[in-house]
Amino acid sequence: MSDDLEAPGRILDAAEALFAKQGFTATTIKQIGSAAGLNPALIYYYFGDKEKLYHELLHRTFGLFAATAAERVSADVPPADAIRALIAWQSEAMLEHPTLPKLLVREVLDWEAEHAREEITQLAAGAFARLCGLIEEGQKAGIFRRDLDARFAAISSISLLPYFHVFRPAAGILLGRGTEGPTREQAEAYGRHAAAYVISALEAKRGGAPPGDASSSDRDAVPKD
Amino acid sequence: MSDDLEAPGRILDAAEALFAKQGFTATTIKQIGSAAGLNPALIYYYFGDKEKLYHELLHRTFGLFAATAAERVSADVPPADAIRALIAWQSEAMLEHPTLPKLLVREVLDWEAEHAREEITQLAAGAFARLCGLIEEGQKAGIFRRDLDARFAAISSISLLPYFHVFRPAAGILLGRGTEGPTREQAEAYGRHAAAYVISALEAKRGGAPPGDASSSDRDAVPKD
DNA sequence: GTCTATAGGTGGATAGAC
DNA sequence: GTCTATCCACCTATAGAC
Repeated sequence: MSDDLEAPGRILDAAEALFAKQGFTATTIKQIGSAAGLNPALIYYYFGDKEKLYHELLHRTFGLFAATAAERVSADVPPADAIRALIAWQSEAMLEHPTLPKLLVREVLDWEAEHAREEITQLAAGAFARLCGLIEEGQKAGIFRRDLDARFAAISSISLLPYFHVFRPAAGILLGRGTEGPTREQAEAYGRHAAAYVISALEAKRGGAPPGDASSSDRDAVPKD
Repeated sequence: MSDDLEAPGRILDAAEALFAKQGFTATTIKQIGSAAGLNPALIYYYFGDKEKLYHELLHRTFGLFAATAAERVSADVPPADAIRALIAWQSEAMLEHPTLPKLLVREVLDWEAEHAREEITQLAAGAFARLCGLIEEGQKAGIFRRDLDARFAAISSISLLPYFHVFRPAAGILLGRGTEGPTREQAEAYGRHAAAYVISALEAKRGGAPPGDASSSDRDAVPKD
């Protein structure tokens, strides 16, 4: 990351890399200071304490992500194209910014998303709501199958890439490489695959499914609260 | 978990809950001893040190999981039914055993799957290989679309449930509940949804896709090493 | 096998000089 | 704003009594 920055920015950059790699508890203030090339005491001067630093980091990272995601879900193109573009963007974003999925998963595991509540709510109201809208639009137009709950389908569709990027070491083993994980080429290919997979899941089968075929399409819905 | 067990079993049970909830570093030997109702020093007596305890825990948990998974991918039924059953089993397993996806994700993030290498390799050779075989079988039979890479499709198909269960707090926000996450009913409904979603993704569109329609089906493949 | 006591080390955080 | 010194709490691990 950028080296010629003011202290707070350098601290945030160093913290981002370390928190993503090691997690909150395993990362020490001294490590962050050393990675930032700064005296660890400065962290207290600028951020108060370790948890406030962590919180501000998430605010910066996820806030930017939620905003960009919302912009990226365009409503001016057919639903299938918009969704394909969204997945492609996810793939790019995670290749360029590998700490993002890791920070997100760690935050959810360690704090039940408490520090990211605001940004996830923002995401829910923005990009996620629009994605649900796109799916419903496609369902009404008859190009998407109607037996999938739109919100569940939206969750499934945005799951694939974060999971793959978090699981890279395990995916590496499954794909017959070491724990090094898939190559960058494989990760890019997976991004293209995911877009095709998601669209295939959503698309209505041409000719339509036989009405009473309960075995091949489980009707599901989000139970009301 | 069971209370009338010998010391090592009780320690493993307590460690499983705590490592899943808090992670390796944030969990202390004293917490484990206290949760097990035993003197913390016994952990050293039975397991040597904290990391060995952790390693043995993963060995127990993932070993059992990999073995059961392999059994569960039956080859005697049509591919679509076998895959539906696999997803349904994943859903059940994670509802009954919520620590499993958390331990897996934490292990991958914290140690790059180092402590679970053996079991993941076992999974790759067993359940995962069979799942790939099922997908290829369906592709040859013409019921699954051929433009998806079988290994990528297998990864995508088994991704949905672990992701959902790890992300429960965030999914709760997206589904309009608090950080408490989805209800059990919603989680069960998601399991049914995931099976339908996966089958829909894999199934060939009736009537077949137009040959030159590159926009709607990105041809993808795992690049060779 | 189980428990107490404690050594040895490290981490978060602050006081205060410059 | 930056750095040094340091306090205190707590954690892993062991020694050794019972």
